[in-house]
Parts: sequence; C-alpha cells; structure tokens
Amino acid sequence: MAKQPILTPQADDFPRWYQDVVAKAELAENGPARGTMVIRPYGYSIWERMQAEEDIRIKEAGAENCAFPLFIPQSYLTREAEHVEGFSPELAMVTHAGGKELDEPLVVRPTSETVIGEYMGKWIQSYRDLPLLLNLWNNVVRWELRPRLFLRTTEFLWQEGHTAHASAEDSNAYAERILRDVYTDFMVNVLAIPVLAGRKTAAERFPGAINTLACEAMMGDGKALQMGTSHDLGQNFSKVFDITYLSDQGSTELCWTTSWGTSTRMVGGLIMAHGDDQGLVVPPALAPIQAVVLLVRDEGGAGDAAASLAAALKGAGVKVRLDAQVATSFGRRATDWELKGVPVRVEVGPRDLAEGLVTLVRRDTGEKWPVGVAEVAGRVPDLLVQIQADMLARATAHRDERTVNATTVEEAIEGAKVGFARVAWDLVKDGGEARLAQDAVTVRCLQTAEGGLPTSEDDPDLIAYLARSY
RNA sequence: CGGGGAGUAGCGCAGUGGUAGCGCACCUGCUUUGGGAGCAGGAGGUCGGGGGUUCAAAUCCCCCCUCCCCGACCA
Repeated sequence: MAKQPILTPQADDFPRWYQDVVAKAELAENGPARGTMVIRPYGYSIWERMQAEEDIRIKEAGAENCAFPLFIPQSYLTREAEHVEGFSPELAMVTHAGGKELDEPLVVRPTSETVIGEYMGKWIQSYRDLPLLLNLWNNVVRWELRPRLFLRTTEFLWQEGHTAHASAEDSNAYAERILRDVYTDFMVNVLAIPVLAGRKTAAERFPGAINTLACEAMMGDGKALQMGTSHDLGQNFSKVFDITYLSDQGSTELCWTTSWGTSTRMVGGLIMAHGDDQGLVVPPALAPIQAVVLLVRDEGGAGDAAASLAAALKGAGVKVRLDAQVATSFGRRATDWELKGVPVRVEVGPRDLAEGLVTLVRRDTGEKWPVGVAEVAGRVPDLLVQIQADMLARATAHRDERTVNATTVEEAIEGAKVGFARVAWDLVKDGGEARLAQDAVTVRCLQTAEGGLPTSEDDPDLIAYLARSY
C-alpha cells in the first residue's frame, strides 16, 4: 500500500518542505498580524535549549544578563546617522498612547544599541569599570515585507550582547571571542552545524559598525544562512551617547563598544541544515527530547517494561519521553516522533519482549536493531554521542561537497548557484558585488587564506565566500 | 506601493439566486495496534465586514478589511 508522503519532498520544492516541517512538527505558525509568529511548545522547547546552551557560554565569556525597555524615544535612533539610515524603513512606531497623541513617538526596539548606550554612559566612570559586558534576552521588531517563519519575522526573539572596552584592541578581541567561543562553539558542538566564521564586506556591514563578523552556515539546498553576527562598533556609539571613562592617566577617553546577536532564526537553520524528507532531525546535544520510549501494544508486560525503561534512561541522564498512548496506532505515533526529529526511539512491543528484546531506531540514519532490555540504558547515552558526531560529519561533508574553488568571478557565480564558491576577494572587491547581485549572489564573508578572520577587507590575499542566501 | 489571486467548519476545498456541503482532523462506542487503522454514530458555520437589489443572496451590485504569489523595497 503506497503511502502518500507526509511532507513535500525536499527535491520537489524546498521552501514548501520547510513550511511543511514547521507545521507538521508543531514548531510554529503565523500570528494574526502580518509577519508575526506563534511559537508552539515543541518549537519553543528547542529555542529554550538554544538559550540555555548559549547562556552558559555567554556567562563564561563574562557577560551578565539584564533587561532594557521595549519602547525607545525616537530621538535616540536619530542620533547616530548611519544607524538610523539603516533601520528607519523597518521601524515600528507608537504615536498614540493613553488616549492621546504622544509628543515624541516611541520606537519599538529593532535592537537596543541606542538605549543601552545611554545607560552605559551613566554607569561607566573610570577605567576600573571596564570592560562592561552586558547581554539581553528579549524580543525585537523589524518591519519585514517578506516574512518566513523563524527565518525572517517582524517580531523575533534573540539575545543581544553589548559591551564597552578601554581600547580598540579589547573591543575587537571581544567581538572575535564571542564569535569563536560562544557562537561557533555552540553551533558546531551543539547544533552540529559547521559554520564559516568570517568578516562581512562593507556592503553587508551592520549600520553603525566599523566591522561585522558573522557565522555562515550551508542549508540542505546549498543556500547560506547567517546564523549569528558580532560587531565591533568602534567609537561610533560612544561619541553619540557620550560613553567615556577616566583613564589611569586622568584623561577622559571614549569607550570602544561591541554588539552581537543570535535569534530564533537559528531554529530555521536547524531545520534546513539537518532536516530530511521524514521531517526534522534534532542533534542529541540540543534535543529537548533525546529518546522516546514508544509502547507498541500493552500486552505481555510491554507497558510495564516501557515505563521502567523510561525510568532507567532518565536515571542514565537521558532526556526521555514515554509514549504509551496506545489508543493511537503505532505507525501514527512513530511518524509523529520522526517528524519532530527525536534522535532515538526505543520501540517496546510484546513480540520482541518475549525474547527479552526491544528495538532501537536512529532518527538520523533510520537504522533499527534489536537490543536486550537490560542493555538499553547503558547503550543509549553512547548512541547519542555517536549520532551527534555523525550529524556534524554529515553536515560538514555536505557543505564541502558543495563548495567550489573558483578562479574567475563568472565561475564563482556558477558555483554559488548551488552552494558556496571560494574566490579571491581581489577579483570581486572593486565593483564586483554589483555584478553578483544580478544573479542573486552575495559575498557571505571574507577569510584569510588560512581560514582566519581578516583585520580589514584590504588585507592581501583574502578569500571571499559567495553564495545565494536566505 | 504596482500587477495577479483568494477569503465558506480547526485545516484543505466544492458550492453561479431557492433548507450549508465534502475530505482530513475532533467526540462516543466497538474492533484494532510491529510504519499515517477500520466500521458505526455524533458535534461543529452570524459563508471576512458593511450597505444595496430581490419574495428569496455564500451566489448579483457598491464600499471596506485581511491574507497569499510576482515585482519593487529590505537583512
């Protein structure tokens, strides 16, 4: 009996496959106002795991969490010329409140650089107050005309870090540290997504920044997704918001600031980097549910065996869920857990159990094999580690297969239509980005020949990574 | 903003002037359960909103609102 596919196959229509996964895995749906997103419990539990893992690393890097207001006086945004120019088209403003028109409109924050700059200026008095390392977990609004769930929504959830330092060397080093020790480490080791850490070109730079660094990942269809950014803001915001300190020489100096962020867009990246025609595939290190014990039928002691297996797995440190809802058919439940991408299934039924066995199933490969009941709790933790490693290896192989070394711009554009193209930045830097735009290709980031971060886009022998992007 | 399309049950849709329908989902019962179960019964609608024509409007006319696609704009 041929089943019709639950999801649109990736090869037929990748964007539609993506929408199907978001809906069928119960991750999110559209909110009532255009571009807004309702994140459902399972989708939110994935975001919570992302928050937890990043928060550990952010605190390890010395930053502290705090909260700033959603509403910002419009005048704050207009102080930094380049910043306001970058954001003004996508600002949402409150013009009326309390039953009357406001004297000064309030901007719904698109990011908190400006308001936090004001307070940093108040809090920093001397060089002894530096560095000041702050992080916010909040929501922001940018009026998007082409919303897509998780990838680009009018309102989204994120973390935004803001720091102030005593020297250009310190701020630059901290922006790099966040990119490496927080973002890259998290994405590679938890999300199992290999990322290119590089420098953005002037055209792609954050409004008001002197340098923007980014993590770029390849999705299943070969397109790039910016998963996180870290900006060196130089003294641009310090000048405007008067963020100064008294040096140990007694002189008044301007601070050097950074900002850096990752958002719910990463959930979209997770879906598109690892998902397959059966649905989402969540890496074990991230998974809110790492293993599901699936009771096939409650006969022959299977119900009790499933419950005690779930307890044993929990005791072994596995995030486990027991599914004993036998009123729903086995096939339906197996399909649902597969759609949600739970890394391991433990199928417990009377037939296997009569021989003292249960069936283990890997979500990433689909492999299934019998295991003795007593061995399960011991085997699953190792299996989770193996799946994590295999997912990263598979994603890395996919990216490398679709990355070409190009010697001309035209050759690079061809490569960028199906993946990443590496090409000498010297061939592109003088007016070449406009040529790329004709084919919807952009420079995703620049690296040194050794794969390091450039100090300037005028460094010699830089490599440009070209791709189409989300 | 320009061009095109669509608003009818939770979702997907049919219904061109005469009692509001179908599939999936949902509820109850029974039989099932090793890859989206079957049968029987049942619940669920001011047909996007307002106005008009008519004995009679989901259906025809006018106004408004919203959403989707392409373009433009934008990370």
